[in-house]
Amino acid sequence: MTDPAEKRLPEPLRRLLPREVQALCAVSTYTHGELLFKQRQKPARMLYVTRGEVVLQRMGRQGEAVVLQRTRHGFVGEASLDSVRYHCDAVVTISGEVIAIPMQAIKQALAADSGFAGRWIAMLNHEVKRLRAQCERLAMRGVKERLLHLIETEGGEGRLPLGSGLKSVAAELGVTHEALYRAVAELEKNGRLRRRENCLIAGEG
Amino acid sequence: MTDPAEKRLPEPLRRLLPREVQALCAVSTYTHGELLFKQRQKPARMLYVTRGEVVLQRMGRQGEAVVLQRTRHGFVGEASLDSVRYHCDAVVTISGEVIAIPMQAIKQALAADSGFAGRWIAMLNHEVKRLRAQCERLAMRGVKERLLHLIETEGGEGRLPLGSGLKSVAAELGVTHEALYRAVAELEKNGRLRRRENCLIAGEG
DNA sequence: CGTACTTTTGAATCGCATCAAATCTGGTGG
DNA sequence: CCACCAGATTTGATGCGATTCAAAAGTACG
Repeated sequence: MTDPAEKRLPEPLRRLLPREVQALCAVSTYTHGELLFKQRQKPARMLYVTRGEVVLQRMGRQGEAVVLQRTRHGFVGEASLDSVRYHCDAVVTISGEVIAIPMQAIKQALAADSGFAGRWIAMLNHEVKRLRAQCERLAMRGVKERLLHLIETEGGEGRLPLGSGLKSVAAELGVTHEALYRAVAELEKNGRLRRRENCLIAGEG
Repeated sequence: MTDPAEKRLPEPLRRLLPREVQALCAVSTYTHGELLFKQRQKPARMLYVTRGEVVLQRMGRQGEAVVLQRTRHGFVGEASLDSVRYHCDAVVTISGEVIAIPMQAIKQALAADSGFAGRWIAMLNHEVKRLRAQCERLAMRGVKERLLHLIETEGGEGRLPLGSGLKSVAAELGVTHEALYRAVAELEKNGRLRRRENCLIAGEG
């Protein structure tokens, strides 16, 4: 299950992490439904998704899952670096591969390697902007508007890969899956959206 | 209007910034309605609010202002450190005082001072968590729920200072001010909320 | 083949947006 | 001090869009 291999690291991680930290990375596979960490646990490892999908979520008081982050490629819970406890759950929504990096090693490297610290800051800046975009999206009135905004901001070239279906997208948009299905149908009818190869594609035509 | 005084810096800034950067801070006052920066401008200074209120916002395509951040004490647009352009506007909603720090000085200090870099990362981590909380809030169904969540997460001891009135809070919650006024009225009637000294106070009557 | 899940459609209901208008408030100038 | 104005606050009526509940059809997988 766990495979200590620094040669198999994805390009972004190799550019981000110092060599000595890369050597400590452990690759693991996870299956749909697994919990990578739970709320209130003490963070010991930093996680990076390379395949599949991981969702960061918190349970509302009525038991509804609120999706805070949906990651198909990148860090999960990177803000927990200096946290005593996680403030949300990390659930595998599509089976895949996750790289674990010892938290302590990252902390030490950040203190010793200013170049690494700068790259880490750039990554956090990017995440802050992404979250601001999500806030902007959630403040929008209609489901159609939110969906198009999501495709614009998160999709490459107006293409948003799906994978686990529209349901997880609905949660990310803060709407019921019924409402999202209806919105997609209507946008397709108007020609403002297409579905192809498990992707949502925005644009006329 | 501008006053180069490092002795007058607030405690959090003195703890965060290295001395040589503190010396470059410039204190300015701004009045209601002023724009501290505009979308697409090149970031030259990092801004820190000490009095009053500044709102980070972006205009939707229908011209509605979407509030991304409401700051009464702290950095504004701290994620623009490595940005070529701002991705939103900063508007003064309550007249007050803002400290400006040359962006270049911060970048240099981050590269040279690993302790500073660590403190900066901690600040960004905090902002990421705050934004995740805001996303969680915006995903909630009802206005009442959202308001109580805001007071829980952002208010100290269940107290949320108002200042410029409920209208800016309404924008932050992503609802119309009418809906917010009604929600406040109903929560007060149920004893789940009180208004006192320009504050919203949660809790049983 | 059956089970679990996603997708899809339908109908009823509810909450919020919207439009409208009245009241209150603080600040300005006469 | 008072008249006046701009903005905030508050209440009301109406309509739309999303939620909710329900159920059927499609799909993946063992």
